Amino acid sequence: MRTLRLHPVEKVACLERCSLFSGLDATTLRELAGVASAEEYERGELLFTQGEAAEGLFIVGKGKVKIYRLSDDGREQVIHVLTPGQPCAEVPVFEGTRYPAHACALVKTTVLCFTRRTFLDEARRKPEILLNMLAALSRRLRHMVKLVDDLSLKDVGARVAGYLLEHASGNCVRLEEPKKILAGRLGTSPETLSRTLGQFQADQLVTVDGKVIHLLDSLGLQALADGQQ
Amino acid sequence: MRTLRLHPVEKVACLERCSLFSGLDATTLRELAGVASAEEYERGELLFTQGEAAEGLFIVGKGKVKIYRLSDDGREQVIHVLTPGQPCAEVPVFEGTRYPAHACALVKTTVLCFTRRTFLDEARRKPEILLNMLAALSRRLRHMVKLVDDLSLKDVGARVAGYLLEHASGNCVRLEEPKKILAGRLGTSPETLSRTLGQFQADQLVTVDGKVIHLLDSLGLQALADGQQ
DNA sequence: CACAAATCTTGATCTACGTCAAGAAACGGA
DNA sequence: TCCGTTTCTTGACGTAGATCAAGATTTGTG
Repeated sequence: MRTLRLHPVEKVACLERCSLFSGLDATTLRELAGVASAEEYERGELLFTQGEAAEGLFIVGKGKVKIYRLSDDGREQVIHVLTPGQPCAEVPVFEGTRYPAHACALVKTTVLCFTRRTFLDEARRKPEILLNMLAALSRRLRHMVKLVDDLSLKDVGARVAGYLLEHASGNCVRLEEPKKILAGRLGTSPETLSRTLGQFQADQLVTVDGKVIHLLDSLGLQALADGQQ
Repeated sequence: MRTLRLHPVEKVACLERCSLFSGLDATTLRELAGVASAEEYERGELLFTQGEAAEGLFIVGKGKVKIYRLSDDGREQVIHVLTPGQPCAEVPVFEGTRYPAHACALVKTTVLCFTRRTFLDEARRKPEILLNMLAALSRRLRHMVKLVDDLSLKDVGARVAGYLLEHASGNCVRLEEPKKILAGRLGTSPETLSRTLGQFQADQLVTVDGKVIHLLDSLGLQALADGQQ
């Protein structure tokens, strides 16, 4: 591991990608960036090991980090592979407990690192920061809770309609990501997404023109999104 | 609305049911209960209205609260119905913004109420409390993220196997909730859950005896949970 | 203990949607 | 402009699992 001298702007950019900090204003992000240290790990290098006291919370900036446990029989069980923007070890660091697993860089990786101490100090100095973090997490949790019950109770049509309404500006949506990715986000396949949009068009609910979708009948879409087929 | 004199133990019991505070130790819960005020609302009474500065964060103790918005054309859109244990308005309170919707008691309801001020004070006085709340939320968020991709990528068998492994003590699971509820939690129907357990039994993976399930082949279950049918 | 109510199991049916495969469009570089 | 690559659409097909319905089993109650 070596410590990097990273430009504050780069650090802020890294923080912004992480849901823990989403919604914080620019000033606050700069302050947080100021107290984070940037570190670089070589491929195969360990960030921390299971059982060690959890001192550092990491945000992946570039590269990939594998989180894994070693079972009694020596088999390695991969729990997660972290990509840029994802935080790592928040729970044990916030709790002040030990790391529950090992973390290892899969490729050359840069991360930002905060200590528990840092957050305790920030909380005393400027409590709004932690409240904002709580707000960000609560917001995201809400989102996920909604997504979970959408996935189990609603059909693809309802989810697509919901997505369109949620992302409409005026009555027009620009898809920034390829449909393959969008399909994944909605918990379906590209083919089904394509068919669903085709159906919407046939039903005069929208017009589709490449990546631009115009909403013709928002009320109809809303009815679909709410579940009355 | 009237303020209640509630026994601390009752307040603590109410906090414990809320995911925001899950994982906090008894002492901390008692401290938080100490700074929360208990309030009772009559059926139809408003807890807060859209646009009002968000002063209070509420935890539903008994009853039901409807969260809704009034659209321009006067139609009322229900966003959510809160039941005991659920928090309400965390995001705007933590952010220090305004309530984004109305909240109205559907029946006679008791709630615990915290102010933004309370949390700011706690943060200065004992920053660990907010860190623990952050940990609780992070933990729950992890859970939901996992659930979301389980729901879209894994079949019911894998989810049931995962659930059993996760809740096993020794190699035995006691189901505390009726299967109907459990099925919902796993994103499936009671019938399918029943059939799945039946299949597991036929495959010598478990034995089912009423609410008690014994795991015979944890490795087999693990393989299923990991997705290799 | 009997009777009602709820919960659980099992079978039969139906459908939404994932998957495979093959064209059609759009994109991007030389 | 042409050609390779990726993205998108459309069709045909199979299947996991929801739903409906009818017993079986457990649970609670007077």
